[in-house]
Amino acid sequence: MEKCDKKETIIQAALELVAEHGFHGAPMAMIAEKAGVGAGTIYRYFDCKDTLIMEIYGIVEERFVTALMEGYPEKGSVRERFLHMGAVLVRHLIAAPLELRFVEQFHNSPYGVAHRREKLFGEREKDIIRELFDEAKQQQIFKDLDLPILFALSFGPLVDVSRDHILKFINLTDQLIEQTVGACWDAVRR
Amino acid sequence: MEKCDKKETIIQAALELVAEHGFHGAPMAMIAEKAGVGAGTIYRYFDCKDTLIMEIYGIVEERFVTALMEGYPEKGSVRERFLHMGAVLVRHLIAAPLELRFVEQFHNSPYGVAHRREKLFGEREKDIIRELFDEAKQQQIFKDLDLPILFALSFGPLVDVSRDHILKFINLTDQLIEQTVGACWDAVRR
Amino acid sequence: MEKCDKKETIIQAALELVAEHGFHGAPMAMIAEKAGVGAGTIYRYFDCKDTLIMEIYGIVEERFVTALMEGYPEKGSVRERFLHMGAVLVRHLIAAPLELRFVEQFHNSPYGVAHRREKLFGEREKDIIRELFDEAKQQQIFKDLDLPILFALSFGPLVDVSRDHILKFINLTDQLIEQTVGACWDAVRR
Amino acid sequence: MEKCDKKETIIQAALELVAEHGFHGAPMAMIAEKAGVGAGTIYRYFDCKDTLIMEIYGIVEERFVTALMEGYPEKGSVRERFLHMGAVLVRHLIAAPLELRFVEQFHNSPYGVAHRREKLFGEREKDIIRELFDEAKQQQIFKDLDLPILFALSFGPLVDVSRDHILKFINLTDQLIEQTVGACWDAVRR
DNA sequence: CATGAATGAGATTTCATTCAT
DNA sequence: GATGAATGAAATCTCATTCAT
Repeated sequence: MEKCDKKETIIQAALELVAEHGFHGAPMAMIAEKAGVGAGTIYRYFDCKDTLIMEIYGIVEERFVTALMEGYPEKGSVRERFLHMGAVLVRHLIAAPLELRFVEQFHNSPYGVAHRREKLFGEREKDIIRELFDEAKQQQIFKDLDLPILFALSFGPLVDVSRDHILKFINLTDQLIEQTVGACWDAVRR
Repeated sequence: MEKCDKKETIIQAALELVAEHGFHGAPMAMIAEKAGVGAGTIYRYFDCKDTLIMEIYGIVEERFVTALMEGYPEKGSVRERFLHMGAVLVRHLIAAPLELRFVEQFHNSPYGVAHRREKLFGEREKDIIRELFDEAKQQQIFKDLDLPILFALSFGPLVDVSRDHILKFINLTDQLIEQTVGACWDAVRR
Repeated sequence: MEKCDKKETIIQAALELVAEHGFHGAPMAMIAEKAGVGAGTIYRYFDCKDTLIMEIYGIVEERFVTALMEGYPEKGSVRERFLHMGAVLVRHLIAAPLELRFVEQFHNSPYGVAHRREKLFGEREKDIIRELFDEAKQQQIFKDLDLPILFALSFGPLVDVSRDHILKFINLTDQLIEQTVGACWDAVRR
Repeated sequence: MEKCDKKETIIQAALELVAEHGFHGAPMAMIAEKAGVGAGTIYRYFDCKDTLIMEIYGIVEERFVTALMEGYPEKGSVRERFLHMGAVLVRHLIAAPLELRFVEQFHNSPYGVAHRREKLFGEREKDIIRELFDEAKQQQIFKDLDLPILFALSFGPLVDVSRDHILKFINLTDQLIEQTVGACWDAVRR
């Protein structure tokens, strides 16, 4: 097993355990066992548990962005791009229930807040979502609301319905997904 | 200090600590210290930590329902009632930031999910929100979507923006609140 | 309820709880509840838990001696008195299973040993059992063994079989009791 | 120090503390300190305190059986074997005072009773003692009494005198031991 | 590099005892 | 006298982290 593989294994084990049992239910020893490595080995790859969690979050987020980019209609209208992004988001969350659960755990931890703050106001390179929203505001397609509010209107419901689907409270079909994303569009569009 | 006061004090201390530092950051000893009581005293009022958390959730939920009812225009149109409820919700969440943070912690715990499941499908007396939504669906004012999806479109964003306000990512004025709730209305209405 | 009654009630409650659940399973609060008194009340009658236990032991022992004296054939032969005493002992232990269990708990506690030491060598007035055994040794009816050994041969088995009866490992009939006591007589007699 | 040594050390420390101060007087922290290990280390070897106690009991019992077998005259008469077994029993108990005290503590705990029940009625392979007693009953050498009663007559006194010796109430010489075991023989033989 | 036994601080919970009412 | 709420020391057990092998 190569070095990279070992790190991957640890991350996957931690992701699953945190998603399934929460932070409480994912002690380092259990992560190590599930990953099939020694407990001390984890510390060769991560400074401490917090670092491990943070890094997993980063990876999950990246996979997430990658997913969003697949088939992204860069030349399409704002509406086309919005609908595409929303549908892809829901499909990704549903396809990766562990990652959704993990992200929710993460957001309610102290560093979750810090991370969100940095994301909203930090000096990060503009990502594709920001670009779309900025453009939509500039062209007065979107309502004149702060970015966080527009984000909330767009993605808040999508995350919620994805979780409800995973928990089997509802059953999201493709049609239902489109209708829901359409409703979000109604919320933000002028 | 009276008996009732002491229980209240404990609840308040736990609420604050959980809201601020998460479940991890609220050990019983710290709750006791913050409440100014002995560690064992908590166990006169609550069987165990879980019970304490659950009871606090119940109280917070109740306060919440009470707040929603204040000035509720029972005779108003569906739209009027929806807008009122949304605005009141946001104002309440903003006015009780600790409770919002607490509820978010709670929802991502094992009993949080169980609680949500019971609420959606359980035989609880129909609450006022369900009534409003059922009526709106029946009259074909709302889109023809499952109840959980309509809930998500209505309240998901409101909770999100409230949190962003508390974290000072945005500053919600009365006007902004109304605009945001209006956007949610756009999302659910046919 | 009179003062004396209250003390009695406490003692009975403690006796039952200790017998049934051991010292571990008999906290003061539980004793108080079972006795129907306040937790603090116990301390009006007993200095501390140890004192309570000791006093109960004294009472049980006394009841026990009283039982031994019932129908005691003072004028009978050593053998007659021995057999009577043994049979009465077993019947008493069987009739008062709580007391037997209590005594066994007691004997394995630190003060149990101290108590036994004092009993064997202390300056206590000679009790009826000592008298019988001393007489039997003097008349060379018993084997020439130390008193503790003769005690062990006489009563050790009787306590054991009584416990086995209580635990339903065996079923002691009158005949069986007599046979067993007879066997103990065979052990000690010359 | 090797792995095996560490477990041994913990067992020895627990054995001594329980024997000396009872279950009450042997908290895990004290056991750890006496064993010279960290408090958490104990839990690498034993699931919980109960497991630790049970395992110690098993070890003590095994040593005990081993001791009984030393020099056992398999070809001897029932009487020879009985006398040998009794004497060896007493010598072993005296030589291992901690183990005797421990066993007595154990027997008066909830699992102690369960263990005894299983031993008397369970489907365990017949041990050497059962064999001897069954043979003696079949050949009508022993009185016609239930097995538990014969056990009580045989071993009850021996355990008692051993404890008295350890507590220095008496001083058991070889001759005294033989006489006492002889008295037990008188009790059970027809 | 990898391991996993060892650690000990810290978490939850219990309970003998006190003391204001 | 009687009460029982309050206490806090102490018990059991967990787990992030280290370090000798």
